[in-house]
Amino acid sequence: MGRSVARTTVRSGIFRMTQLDPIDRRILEILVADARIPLTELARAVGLSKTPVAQRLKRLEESGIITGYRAILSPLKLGLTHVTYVEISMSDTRQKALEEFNAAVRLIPEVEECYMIAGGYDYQLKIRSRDMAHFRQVMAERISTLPYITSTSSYVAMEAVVEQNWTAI
Amino acid sequence: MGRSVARTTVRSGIFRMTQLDPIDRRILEILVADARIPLTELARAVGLSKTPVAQRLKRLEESGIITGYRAILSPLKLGLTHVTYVEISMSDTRQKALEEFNAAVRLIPEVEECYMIAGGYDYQLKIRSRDMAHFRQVMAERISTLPYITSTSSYVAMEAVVEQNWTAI
DNA sequence: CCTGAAAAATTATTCGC
DNA sequence: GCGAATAATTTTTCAGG
Repeated sequence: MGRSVARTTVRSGIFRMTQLDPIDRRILEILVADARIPLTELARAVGLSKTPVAQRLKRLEESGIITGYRAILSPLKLGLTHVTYVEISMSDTRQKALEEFNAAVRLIPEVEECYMIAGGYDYQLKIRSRDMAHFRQVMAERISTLPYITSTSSYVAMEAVVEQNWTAI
Repeated sequence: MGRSVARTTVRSGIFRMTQLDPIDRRILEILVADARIPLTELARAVGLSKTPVAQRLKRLEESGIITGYRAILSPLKLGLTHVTYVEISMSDTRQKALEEFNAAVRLIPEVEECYMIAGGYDYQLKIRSRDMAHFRQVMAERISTLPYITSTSSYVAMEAVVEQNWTAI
């Protein structure tokens, strides 16, 4: 079969910051760029035979370094290019309130990212939507009704300069 | 073969916001959760035979909706859990300056995300690093030397509540 | 811990309906 | 779009260094 999707270019230089075995690191770099590469090709690319590469791969998966394999989609083609960051301040930052908030946030499909932040506000959400109208709807119906919110500030993204995607929680 | 990686759970409700054919949407949902599912299984999951599913898949790939397939890694296991958002203000926001800045940002592996923002500041960067020391090094050596910067503010993430990953530029 | 080749299993493609 | 037959690819195993 000739795979009809080009290998995604991934800026994987970050892996150099890691204390992995160099061959494991190379395996990860290749797999992050092309999750469907056959073992045969992968082995050739790292300069070993299939047996040790299969072992290494299995170890990387079972140790949880590789958490899965995903298709990567084009937001442009899906009509989901509108990105907004929402900063949220909380009225209650005790553990129970935060956990309640976290659980509620995780139910909103438009939330692509949510971090608790140290500093001026409490949470930062990245919202992906079709357009401004869709974003406003998400804000009105899902975000502003989250528990313990006191205020929000929204910042609309005008251009995506870098969007990297190889991490999982 | 028993694949030893569990299918990643992906909150793919966002695809409902899309005007795709329901079967194509289902195919995407499955592939975003498990890029390595065999055609046979995929066909069974969507309730069609292999032939039409192979055609649909090819169409989704060739139309650019699916841009690639990636392994997803654990930042925790890699020791890359330190996330910081950096807001940047620019001294020059003319097109040429912005393009120069964009090109320079794309060379920094620790930059996981970079958007041009409408509002109080000009860019927001998401930096992934090993720890605070590593982050400070990135700031000192890579970020603060970017062209046309006037000021930066950094916000450290204390907890990852949602990290979604299915998009590509 | 790695090699190389044989064997086994799985997966994709084709084609008539 | 279906299903079976065919073809191709891929993974696993194993003897040997």
